[in-house]
Amino acid sequence: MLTERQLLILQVIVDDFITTAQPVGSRSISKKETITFSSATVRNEMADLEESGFIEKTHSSSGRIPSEKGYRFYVDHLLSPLRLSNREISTIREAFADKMMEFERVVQKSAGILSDLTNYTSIILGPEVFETKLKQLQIVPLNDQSAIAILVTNTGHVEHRAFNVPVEIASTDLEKMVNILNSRLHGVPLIQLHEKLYSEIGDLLKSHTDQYEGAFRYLQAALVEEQPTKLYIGGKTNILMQPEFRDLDKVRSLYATIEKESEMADLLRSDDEGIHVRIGQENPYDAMQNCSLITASYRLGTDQIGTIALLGPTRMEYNRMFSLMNVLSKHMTSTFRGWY
Amino acid sequence: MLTERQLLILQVIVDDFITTAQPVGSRSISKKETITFSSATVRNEMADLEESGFIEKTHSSSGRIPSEKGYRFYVDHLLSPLRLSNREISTIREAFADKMMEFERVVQKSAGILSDLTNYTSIILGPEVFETKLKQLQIVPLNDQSAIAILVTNTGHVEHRAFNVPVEIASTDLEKMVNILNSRLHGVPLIQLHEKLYSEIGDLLKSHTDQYEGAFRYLQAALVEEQPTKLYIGGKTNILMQPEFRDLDKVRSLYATIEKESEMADLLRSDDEGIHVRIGQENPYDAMQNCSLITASYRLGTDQIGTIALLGPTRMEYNRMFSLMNVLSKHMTSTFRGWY
DNA sequence: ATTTAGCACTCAGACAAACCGAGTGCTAAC
DNA sequence: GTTAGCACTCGGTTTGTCTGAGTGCTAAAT
Repeated sequence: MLTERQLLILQVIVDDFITTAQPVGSRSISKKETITFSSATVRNEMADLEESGFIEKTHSSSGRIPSEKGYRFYVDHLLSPLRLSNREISTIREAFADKMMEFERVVQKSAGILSDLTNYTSIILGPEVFETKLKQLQIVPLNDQSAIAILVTNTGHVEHRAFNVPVEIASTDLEKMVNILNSRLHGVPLIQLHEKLYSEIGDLLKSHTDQYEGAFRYLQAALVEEQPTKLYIGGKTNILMQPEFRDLDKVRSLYATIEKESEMADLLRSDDEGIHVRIGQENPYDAMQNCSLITASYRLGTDQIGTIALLGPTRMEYNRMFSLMNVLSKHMTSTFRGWY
Repeated sequence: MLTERQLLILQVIVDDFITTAQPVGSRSISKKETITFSSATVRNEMADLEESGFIEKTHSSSGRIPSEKGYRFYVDHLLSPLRLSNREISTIREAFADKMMEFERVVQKSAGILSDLTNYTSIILGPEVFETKLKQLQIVPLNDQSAIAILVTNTGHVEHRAFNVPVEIASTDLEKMVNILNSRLHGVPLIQLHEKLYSEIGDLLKSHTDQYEGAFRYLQAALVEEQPTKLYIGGKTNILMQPEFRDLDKVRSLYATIEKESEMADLLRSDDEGIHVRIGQENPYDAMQNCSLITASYRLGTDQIGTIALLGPTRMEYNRMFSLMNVLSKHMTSTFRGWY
């Protein structure tokens, strides 16, 4: 439905606007060396492109900018794969060179790289905890009133929580209790911990010694910590560099939106595998109307999938971002492979 | 050297400017009910105040704004103690109501409260680790290639680090090693851990079994983690709400400054006990020329002192901030008391 | 039947002049 | 010593003009 020439023009407009952030006029298009026809012809074609909704004017005599439909078409059909620059490649390679062993560290670093390399804001969603299982539970008494419960999962995640110990409980009792718990809870998925504690173990412990009950209640409070999937945000202030966010009010409302952790998590989570883009209105939140969100998934182990995302203005360097996120998610996945 | 009347006028100017952010004119001053004399008199006095450097004009026919010297004088001599509002008091009280047992949690929450209540940016420096001692070291093997070293301090701080385990080391050996380490390192201040590991323990372990050496090296890498004093920043985006930061360039350079963790840490650390203010030029960094930094200390245990700070424009609500930080630092200190 | 040159038209942005009003300093009267 | 009055200053806003980059349309050229 679009002619060869219109495709070409659309491509030029989007490419140009992405780099300059200025409306693109017919004259500047006709001067490109890929364009062999005059500005008048371009104008005619642009009128058609506008009629079909791929581009629009900012005012009656302005050049054209891509509409959201235009961006969508560009992303779906006109994207030219881009080789990453040496700088980009080496930055990533170096970052992953030293053997990182902790999930958090890898994710933090990845978020940092991504935002530094792109000048956009990176958001990384930790993998779902579905399959995370308890590896070991430990209790370290601090003094006679308090102790720390430490919980290690099979993915190497460490969670800890201080709690009060009622004075009447001897530390040897506590130790016994931990031993029992460990034998019973080893391998239990974290999300079932709560329920397991209530049902089986509660009874079990009670039958062992009545005396444990008090301690158990305390311990329970320490263990049953809701553990929301973590969101890592990098380069939040990069938003300020984008000319489309000259308006402080927009910045503020965007910040307000991305700071709602649980909602952002839902937003990212809903995506399935591969790289996806949500352009402007395709995003559910008002504050993100002028934004695009590129998401890509990475895997930790076999089942767990997390998401890395990049938030920027709709006028984003889509092709570079695609390559970058592709490479990064692969690096992350391969770093995680063989850990779990 | 300043007359009673000049003090009064200065006070009015600062108070007014702090709330409105607009230069204050003689007419609006003379209309205040505390002012019994005419605007012409005010003008005369203001000319004197300007000559002595306490106030200044933004242009030849503008009202006056406080100079830094003016702010300094105001803070030192004119500050009227302010009762906190019920809302503020209850917010703080509620936050500290549920018994928090972990240092991080308390600090995070405090930073949140502070920035929410003030609309400025809060910066909290964790206490120095001078006296933090190793309570217990534990190792949790994840699989046959890796394990997690967990380090618990007497303050309840938990540090963990995954590391590779050479295949040739049996987990029982590892266990033995940990036992030895625990008996030797218990109570050792964290900052000496490095040195201790090198000197005594290295030899000790080696003499025990040569085989340990490899594992020891790996473990060492895991344990000797530089542990920079942590900086917690809250309400970073509040800066955007201040009219003096309409200029994005200023915001950017300020962000760049406060994001340099180690330098900010030094800046906060240098302060001794009590509440202090650094106004404008008194701050070492260019980007903070228009800012004031209020710092207050809190104590964790007896020796450890940390700092809570509030960063805002020089036009800050000093009296409210003073009260707020005072209350908060007391809450923090008393929460920590009896923990360690 | 396309393509292009030419031309009238539009509009944002830059610039200047005019105006307004909130403020000042100064002087003279109280 | 205080105050009323007045001339003056200057930032901010409004208004008007101009310019240049852009458009759409028409008619000529290919």
